[in-house]
Amino acid sequence: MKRPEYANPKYSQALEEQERLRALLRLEPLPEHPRLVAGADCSFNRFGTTFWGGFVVCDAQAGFTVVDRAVARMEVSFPYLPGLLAFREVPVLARAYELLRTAPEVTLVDAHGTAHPRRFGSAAHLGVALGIPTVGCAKSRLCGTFDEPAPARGAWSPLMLDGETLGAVLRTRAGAAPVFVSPGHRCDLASALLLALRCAPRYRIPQPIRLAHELVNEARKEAGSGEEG
DNA sequence: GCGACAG
DNA sequence: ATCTTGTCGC
Repeated sequence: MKRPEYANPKYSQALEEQERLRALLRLEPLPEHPRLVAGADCSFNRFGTTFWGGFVVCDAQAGFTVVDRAVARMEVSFPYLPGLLAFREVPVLARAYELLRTAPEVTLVDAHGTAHPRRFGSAAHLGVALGIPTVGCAKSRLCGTFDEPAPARGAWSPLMLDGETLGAVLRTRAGAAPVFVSPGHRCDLASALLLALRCAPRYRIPQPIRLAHELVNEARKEAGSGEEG
């Protein structure tokens, strides 16, 4: 999967575009104490034909109170292919981002950043496409190997692939499964870990992502109740 | 050849 | 991602 071959030229072209965008990726420390932190996520209808992308900007220094939010809807135009998730989700997320009135300082994305076979997961892709700092925080592994982190909150272990540290497996909550954290754009691993942990004081999933998740699910449900099926 | 495989 | 109720455990 590191360099998959596709019969469909659409997918080979996606690989090329991924490579071009990856050249623009910048790994550097995040601003020290971001206040405006956003979460980004998507939700699909039951047929997998339409989906919603949303951003929620919240105040990380005031209990994650919501400052701004935006949702966009789109018809699905790319299938789910492991390693090419960005081509499915970035377009609708970019449209939602344009609708925001408040620019977040950093965005947590429900996907991987550099923890990707070609070091350019959806969170990194979104960051480069929009020119904004992003952090990848996924619920499960795409690639790489790791040791189970210690049971205490805050414990983490590196996610390794080909002798490289792609990200970290972080315990955000004692007794719960760890999350997979990796840098997106204009971010490094230390910054990503610190932000993800700070944004998840109580639940496994960082609060900004939880808020984005509920936003897009609500958008889908109110649209779904008005459609046949 | 056989699994694995973000959302 | 989505289809779905109750249920077990800290």
